[in-house]
Amino acid sequence: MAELAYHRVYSQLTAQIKAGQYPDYRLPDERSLTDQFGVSRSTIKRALGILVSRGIVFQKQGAGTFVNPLYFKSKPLFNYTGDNIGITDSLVQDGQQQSIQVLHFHVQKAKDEIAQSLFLQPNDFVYRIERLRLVDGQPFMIEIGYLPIRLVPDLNEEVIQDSLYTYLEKEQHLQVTKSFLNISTEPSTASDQKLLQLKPNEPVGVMEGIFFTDSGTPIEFSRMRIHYKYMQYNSFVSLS
Amino acid sequence: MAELAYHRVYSQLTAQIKAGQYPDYRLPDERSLTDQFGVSRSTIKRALGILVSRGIVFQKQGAGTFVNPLYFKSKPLFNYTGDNIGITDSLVQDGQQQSIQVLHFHVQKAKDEIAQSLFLQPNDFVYRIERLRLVDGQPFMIEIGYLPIRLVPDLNEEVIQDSLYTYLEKEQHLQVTKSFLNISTEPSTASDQKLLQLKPNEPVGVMEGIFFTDSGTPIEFSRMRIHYKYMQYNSFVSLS
DNA sequence: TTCAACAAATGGTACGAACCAATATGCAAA
DNA sequence: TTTGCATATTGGTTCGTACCATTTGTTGAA
Repeated sequence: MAELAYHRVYSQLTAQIKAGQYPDYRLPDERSLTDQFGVSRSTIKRALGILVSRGIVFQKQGAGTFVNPLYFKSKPLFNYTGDNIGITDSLVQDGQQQSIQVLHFHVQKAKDEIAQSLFLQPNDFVYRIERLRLVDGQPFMIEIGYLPIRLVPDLNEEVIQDSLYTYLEKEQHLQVTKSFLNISTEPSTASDQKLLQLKPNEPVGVMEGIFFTDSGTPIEFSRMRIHYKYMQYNSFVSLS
Repeated sequence: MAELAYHRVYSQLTAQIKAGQYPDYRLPDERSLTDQFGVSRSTIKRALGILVSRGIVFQKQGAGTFVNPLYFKSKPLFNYTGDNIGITDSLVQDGQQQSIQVLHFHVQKAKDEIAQSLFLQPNDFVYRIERLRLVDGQPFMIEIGYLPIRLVPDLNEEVIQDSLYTYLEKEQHLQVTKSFLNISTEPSTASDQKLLQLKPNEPVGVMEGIFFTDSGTPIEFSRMRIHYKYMQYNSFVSLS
């Protein structure tokens, strides 16, 4: 499958920027890029639009297109370069050893909030998966996930020892590419303190998320309680 | 100034969706919308692209364009509908009474992290503004902001009693439309507990942000400590 | 009745043209 | 030297065309 034109331009520009090809933080104008890449200006605009939306560059009418110098200085916690959107990828640094302890695993009827979030009928069944996640042997997150049994009929205790999304992608050919997240914080409960090795005054970060496949089907509702030292979320917001 | 075509389409579609005009969660196909709105398909695609990027609808090749039913159910804490990006706008609900107490206000040399974040030379001066923000009389956030003195030469104690960004927009014609945010959580300090009326085991949410004007100039570095009950952040993430 | 092949519907990609709007530049006048 | 204006530069908007890719519906043969 030939790579799409706008994606090729986007990739190459990103690579050029990372390689420091624009030390003056200024990109060539769009019409020159049209010549350089041999595509239309519309395609250039599309590629630049992605760079803008990710906060890598910004544009100013009449002036030009400029690299956001902070982007590559800040830690790349929010660099979604992979295919999937698993939370751990953004919380955990490269090279650290992740592991998973399954705390509970069973099937139940979806209760109200879960059913609503996952678009289920009141009597549909879901897996309830409670796991403790560790990095380099240190527990950092309690994760309770709910998945419709209909969408993933053959889950078992062995599968959920590893990354769920890797399994979904590899075995079920489901790509998880969208999510709603709600982030908040709470004092830790006794159970949190025990599992995450927290002192009584130390809090947890709480993330609730609904995750969707490519096609817009909600596939997981997840509630995560995160050791506060590991709770980090970066985001770039741009209006207009 | 006449409204732009793609924006008109976006607004009207959003309004229609909110009004429940598509009970089957399905929008007309793009070519029909072209006729309905009297604009080209490119313009329709642009408007729909915004709806997609905000998670309001999703599209599927060969099938159609569908409303995301979860979008309007979730609490709109983070719905940037105004011109500016001030934090209070997104944390505080409509109709609640906001007020501000100025705790400290002075000018100092920018220290390392601040200087780097705001793109300053080591000897440049910044305002340091420490404020306590309340909603309906209840303190909910301690905010320490740093602004380059060069960009806003005439700040004074009176101005910072009110919203800084409103002032910047009205008086300085600076629009703040972009930000990098980093969100985390910590146990509350003694000072937090006193100012925010927290119990010792209750935590604070921590938001650090760099805010940019339209033109990409960093204008504020802000460190916010938020009462945990007010700490709520919603986000929609979509890959690809 | 079932299923496979075909057709229609629908979003995706790409091109190119024309013109507008904001900013930067250079030159001439003060 | 400084200021102000004309011009060039550069991104923004909109239109329209052509064709591709995926999904869904239809139809006819087995």
